[in-house]
Amino acid sequence: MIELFSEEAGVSTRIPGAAAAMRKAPRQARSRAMVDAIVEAGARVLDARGWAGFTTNEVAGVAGVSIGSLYQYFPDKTALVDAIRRRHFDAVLAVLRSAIDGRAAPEALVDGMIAIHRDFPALHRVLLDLPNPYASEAAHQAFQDEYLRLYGVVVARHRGPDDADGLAAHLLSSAIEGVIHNAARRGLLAEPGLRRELLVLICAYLDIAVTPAGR
Amino acid sequence: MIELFSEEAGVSTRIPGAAAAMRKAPRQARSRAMVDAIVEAGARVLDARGWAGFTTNEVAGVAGVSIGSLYQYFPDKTALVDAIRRRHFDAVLAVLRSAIDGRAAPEALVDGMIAIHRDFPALHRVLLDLPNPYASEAAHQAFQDEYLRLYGVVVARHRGPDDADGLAAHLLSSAIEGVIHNAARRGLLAEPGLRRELLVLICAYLDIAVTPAGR
Amino acid sequence: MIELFSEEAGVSTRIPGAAAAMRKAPRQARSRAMVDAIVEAGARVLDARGWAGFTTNEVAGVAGVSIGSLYQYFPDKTALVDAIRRRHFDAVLAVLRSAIDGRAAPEALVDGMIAIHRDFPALHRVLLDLPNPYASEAAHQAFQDEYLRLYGVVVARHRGPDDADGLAAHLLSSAIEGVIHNAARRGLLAEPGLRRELLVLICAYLDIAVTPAGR
Amino acid sequence: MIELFSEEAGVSTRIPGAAAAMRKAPRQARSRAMVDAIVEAGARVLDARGWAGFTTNEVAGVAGVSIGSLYQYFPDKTALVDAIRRRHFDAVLAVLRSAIDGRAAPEALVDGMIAIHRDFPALHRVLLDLPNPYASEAAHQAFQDEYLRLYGVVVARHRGPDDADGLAAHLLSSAIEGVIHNAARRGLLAEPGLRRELLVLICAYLDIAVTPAGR
DNA sequence: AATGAATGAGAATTCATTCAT
DNA sequence: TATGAATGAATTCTCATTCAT
Repeated sequence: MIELFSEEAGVSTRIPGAAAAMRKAPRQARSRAMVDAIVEAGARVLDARGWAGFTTNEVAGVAGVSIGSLYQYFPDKTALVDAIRRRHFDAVLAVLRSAIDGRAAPEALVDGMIAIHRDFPALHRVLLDLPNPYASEAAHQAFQDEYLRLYGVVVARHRGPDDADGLAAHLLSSAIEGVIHNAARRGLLAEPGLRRELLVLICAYLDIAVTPAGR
Repeated sequence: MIELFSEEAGVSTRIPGAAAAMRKAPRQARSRAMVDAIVEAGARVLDARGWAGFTTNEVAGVAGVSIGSLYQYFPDKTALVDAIRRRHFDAVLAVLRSAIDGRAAPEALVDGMIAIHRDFPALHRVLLDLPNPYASEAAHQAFQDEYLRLYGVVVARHRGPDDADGLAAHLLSSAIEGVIHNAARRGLLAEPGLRRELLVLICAYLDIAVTPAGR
Repeated sequence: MIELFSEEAGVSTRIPGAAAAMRKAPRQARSRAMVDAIVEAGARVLDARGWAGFTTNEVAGVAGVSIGSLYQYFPDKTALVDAIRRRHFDAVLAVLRSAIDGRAAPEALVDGMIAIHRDFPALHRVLLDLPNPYASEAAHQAFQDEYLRLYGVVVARHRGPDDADGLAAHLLSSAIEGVIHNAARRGLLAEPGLRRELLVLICAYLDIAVTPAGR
Repeated sequence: MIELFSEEAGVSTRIPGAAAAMRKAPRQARSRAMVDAIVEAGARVLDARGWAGFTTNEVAGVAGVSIGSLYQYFPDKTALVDAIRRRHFDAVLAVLRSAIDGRAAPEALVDGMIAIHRDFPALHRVLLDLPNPYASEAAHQAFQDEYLRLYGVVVARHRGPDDADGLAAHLLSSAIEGVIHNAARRGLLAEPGLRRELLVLICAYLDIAVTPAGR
């Protein structure tokens, strides 16, 4: 499971204001386990039932804790959603970083994204459609910025540094998101053909910009 | 605005069972205007406030009609959502058809999609992630099938008929969806660069398959 | 059908205040037919669907008139209920009177009651359980008084005039009501055995008082 | 008050499927008291205001609990009605059983029925005429069967076993119901004369069948 | 700290009644 | 006069949140 409060997480991973949303920092191991269980249950419920089925009582039930305990650690539903989102988005950023660190970026990127979405196929989509009260803009913006910055690195490594406005990064990330999310919704994530075609798409797009004359 | 009950709509556009969801078919001009106003208001609310802010009273208020009138035409909330979705999806299919009819498919496709999503930037995303009971499965499946079939025509025209399993169509549609929806969410739909890059992506993907040896 | 506004109805039949509830006296034949149709439909709906299904729109629909026309003749739901009740209770009183006029009272009484309840088996019960806003006490009391008075005549003819407090009349009427209504509810009204046993009950009760020593 | 969840209740008293209607079984003393208060309040409201005045908010208010608490224990309005009915019908069956156990059946029967209906004079009538969806058919049928069976025992003990089709039991029960309910509605339950006359009726009917030639 | 019963504002839906056509 | 679309108060039910135990 992705650690929510890992000290070794990169600095840029920490979303500002994140910890502040927690009613109390869980110092004890038991508390930490409880928080993890709640976030895990929340992700599961959000993924399986969507926003409509995502009630605090349901999450508490799935987590196996009382509703009172849930509110011991999360001041309100918003804070819980924030934690779930943070966990998921951290995982996405981790995939991006590891893809950048490796040499064969596209393959690592695709495989990592597929892996993330296999556990909670619908979660990411749902998180992107935050109902109004749950959209803590600052945190979300921070994620978006880092997300696009990392994609920009990917683009730059293949296309060169001519994507000053970040449009190519935006396009590439959006297209990949779209493919992954739709495949997840239709249960095609495990399909080898999907992985192949997505790689084709990515390479085509990145190459074409590098050697536009070559076409 | 897309007419919901236009007589001149192509037959194949009508999703079977669609009209059945209406409590009563609006015959008078006034009734028709009221239904249109409600659907329009519903789309606006769903777009602006998301699923959580989409309450029947809010929609009625925005439409400027009483809540009773809303329920005169829509037996319940799901029927209203269905109508909104039908309207949007019909528009999407119309764009696809018109792009196929023309010779320069990609440009028409991209421009049409951008045009559709400019009015209600977030609507389509929300519509894709409806809570379970709100999806009248048959109608939705009918849309999906037609949607992929039309994309398949686009793919076949450029790549040739070697996409038997429809994977390329799936991939292309998903990627375009992802790009359009993300751009809509970030307010980049009017950006000329976005249009250009999306065309690059599409052409790259379609060409590459046509002449895979050429790479 | 029982005429609602028959001029030849006995004076004691007219419930005071009844006509006042009508918004306008239907002078034209068409109006009168419309009122009859509405009352008939109301009885049918009340009988078949009970209080919960008895809505003004439903009654208008069954009567084949517009809701506006219904309100043309009945100022509100209460007035409609009153008319239905009046019609049914008038029929009940008519049966009682005719049974008294004949010589073989019990048979005529039982047969008449069974006949009345065969058309609308549940109506009488429903009318006895008037929801609060529909209980126009004065009219109801007038019916009750006449009803018990007539039963008192039946009792007196067999038992003699020693039922000064009307208790025997009350008992006899209540018992018959109970039997008829329960049989109606269970679909046993046509059962010959039921008629026979009810006669046995009535005769036993009336005879026993006349000649208590004879047993 | 009749205990709703008493452990010592006879097994045959429990209508199968009855407890299943409860959202959660009240384990704590406080919960049990709350459920009792709600059912009690429901009976009071149904009795006093009839079906039309029986709103869940009204019941909650009379019970002195919040509407949320009501729904914590009763999944919907029908479940509450079922509980009220069960309570009343259990009391009726208990009276019948105790009357059968004693030797002087008619007196015990009449006194028991009068006692039951004195608290909520109009309740039983209303319960018999519930709108369609509110009758959990199986449970209601089970009550009816047992009810008629016990009346059949009473009949058999006095008239002999010649009521194979149960018509006499049906008639006797219906007549008694009618008398009791009408008396309750008119506030005559406490009247000694009523008790006397009802006994006369019952004895007359039962005796007459035993010695039909004696008349 | 943990529990889960209790709360009540808010959302969906109905239906008696009005009134413009 | 007849129509039926429009209205909105009233009703059922949910779920985020609190607090007594």
